[in-house]
Amino acid sequence: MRQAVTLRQVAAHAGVSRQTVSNVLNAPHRVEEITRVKVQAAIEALGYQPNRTARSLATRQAGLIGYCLARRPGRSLFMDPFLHALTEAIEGTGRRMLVFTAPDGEQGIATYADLIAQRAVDAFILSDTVPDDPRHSWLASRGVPFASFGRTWPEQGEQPGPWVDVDGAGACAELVRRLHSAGHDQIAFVGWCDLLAMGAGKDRQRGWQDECARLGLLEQAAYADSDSMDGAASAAAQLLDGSTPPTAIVAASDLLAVGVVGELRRRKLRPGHDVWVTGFDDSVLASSVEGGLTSVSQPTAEITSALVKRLDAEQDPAGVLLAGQIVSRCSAPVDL
Amino acid sequence: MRQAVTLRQVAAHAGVSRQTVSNVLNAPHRVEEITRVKVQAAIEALGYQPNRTARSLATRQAGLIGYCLARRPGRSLFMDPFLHALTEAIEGTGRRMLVFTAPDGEQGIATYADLIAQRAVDAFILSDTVPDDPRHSWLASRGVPFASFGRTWPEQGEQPGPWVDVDGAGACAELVRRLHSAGHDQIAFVGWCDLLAMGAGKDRQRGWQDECARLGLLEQAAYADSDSMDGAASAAAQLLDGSTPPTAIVAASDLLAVGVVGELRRRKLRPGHDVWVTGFDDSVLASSVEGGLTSVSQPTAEITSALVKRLDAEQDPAGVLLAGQIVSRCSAPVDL
DNA sequence: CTGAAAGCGCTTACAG
DNA sequence: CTGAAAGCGCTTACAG
Repeated sequence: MRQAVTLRQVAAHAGVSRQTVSNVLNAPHRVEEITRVKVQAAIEALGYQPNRTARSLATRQAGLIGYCLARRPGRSLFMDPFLHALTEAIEGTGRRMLVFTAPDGEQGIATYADLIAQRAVDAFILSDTVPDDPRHSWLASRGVPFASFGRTWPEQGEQPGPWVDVDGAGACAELVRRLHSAGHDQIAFVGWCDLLAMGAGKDRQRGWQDECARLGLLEQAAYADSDSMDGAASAAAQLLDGSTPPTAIVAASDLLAVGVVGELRRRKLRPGHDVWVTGFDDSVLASSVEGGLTSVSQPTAEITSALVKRLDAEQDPAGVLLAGQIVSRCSAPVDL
Repeated sequence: MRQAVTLRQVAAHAGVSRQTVSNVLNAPHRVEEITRVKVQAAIEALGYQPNRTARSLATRQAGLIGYCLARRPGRSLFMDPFLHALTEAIEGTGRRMLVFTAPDGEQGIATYADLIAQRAVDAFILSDTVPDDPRHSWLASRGVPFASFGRTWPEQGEQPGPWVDVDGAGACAELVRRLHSAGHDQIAFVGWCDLLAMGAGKDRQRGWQDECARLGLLEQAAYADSDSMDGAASAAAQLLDGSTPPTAIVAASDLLAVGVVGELRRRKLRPGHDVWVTGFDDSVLASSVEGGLTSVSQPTAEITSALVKRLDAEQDPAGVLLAGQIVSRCSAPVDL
């Protein structure tokens, strides 16, 4: 690896002092046009790029944002595009992403603490939140900047720190409204029964449930025993074998919806005709199933830009709820 | 964010010089037992952690490994767990992961160049390789340390730099052997026809093809027009409607395999009975479909540890091909 | 507008 | 074994 060009060499090449080069870089307004041009020429001639480490030490800013990679097999369909978009958004502000792993729950706090103590990152982006997530209160209490994708659903009081989330309840309520407008009055829900059920899963279910109640519809739900197509197929079977089989099924995720679709096909029921099905996340699965799966698209670009904005300055309000967008495909042609 | 504890404060607290504290941290053997204990006590009392930035500047090591996040909707099923495992492996060596985005192909090189010029990372892990990947030769020619997950399939000569890959050809050949042993003699292949087909996709197909040839079996293949269940379903339909319908189908990915399974169900053909189906990656989809999908598991832990090993020291051989492990489930009960 | 000085918080030879 | 010195490559007030 060749020796890097330093500021000192640029200064020598341009015939100015090092500070002047630094000024050209960081405060160009305070340096005369002619010398600025001269220095710029030297910078380009030598291909100079400031050493980030040295700059970080001087400015006391790591220039790095920390993000913890969660273990989440099923969720990766959405979280992977999210990470990509988040990284681009952070890069747009001249910083970079440091990703790390940590144990779940309280024990994971130690990793966040280390990163801060070592001054390895300036702030965190949090995701994969759980109810009363311990990270939020810990970080907030130490004054560590962060922004959360996802709520912590506090029992009482305000959620600590800024957050951005997608209104899962609102999106599911909207699905129910559209399905109802299309003539359905047996609209069931297929959700998770494990941990996933707690935060976002519960939220999505609540939207479905409240809207069913408002419209006076029967509220039938069944649960996959894990985040799997197989579990969802069983849940769907249970609903379809009941005394009031649904004509539409709102699933809490695309993976679950694909399982539901499989069960329908097995019974020679046509998705989008005999029984309508919707998913959530608009992942690769949604566009991948035959005819396509109607799903709720999370506005990735809006989410990440709102997160980055909240990292850099206090925003009002501290929390923002974005609308999911219904992408209508053949499994449930619910166009307005 | 509270003021961090510095080495200077630890030294004062322990009543020694700063260099001695540094020695306790970096060369404990050259400091007397008694002072070491004293310093350790001070470190713990103050909760001291060395500032990574300052250390990096002094040692001229960023302590960060760069990894480019590719855009790869369908592949994320495997790449997400891979990134998690890779991050853990890197952390095991006391360094951390910096992830970044870059344009595809030649244009992306500039991003790698910047990261090196800025001394933001010490080395790179490459993945999502393409034939004659420009990154490998560029990095190798500048002496930038890197390790590649995936081959570049050079037309001629050796692949630049160290690499680790999974033997897709070998795994698919093994699948064919096992299917043949189980009585199948119409074993078709469903692959991609786009970019994915070039590297790993082609490799997997070659394994299937060579083994079919060796066993004197018919070689029928069909291709999904994108990495989708839907495309795979069409490909499977084409095969099943042919004059010599296959009794087993080897798919190049789990997503494709799920599409094949869907097409079978639609025709009332039972996967694992009427037609056997195998996938690749052992992703969440494989365990998620009803009865489970027989798939090839990539040895994530071995891959990442081999990569990290090659980052730190030249290994012999520079490239290593790991075996994929066949995970047998109901879609193709090919147990030995 | 420009440059000499001090400092960011460490590590690394090198004296003592 | 321990400590004074120099240095990593920048930035940031502050003189001139």
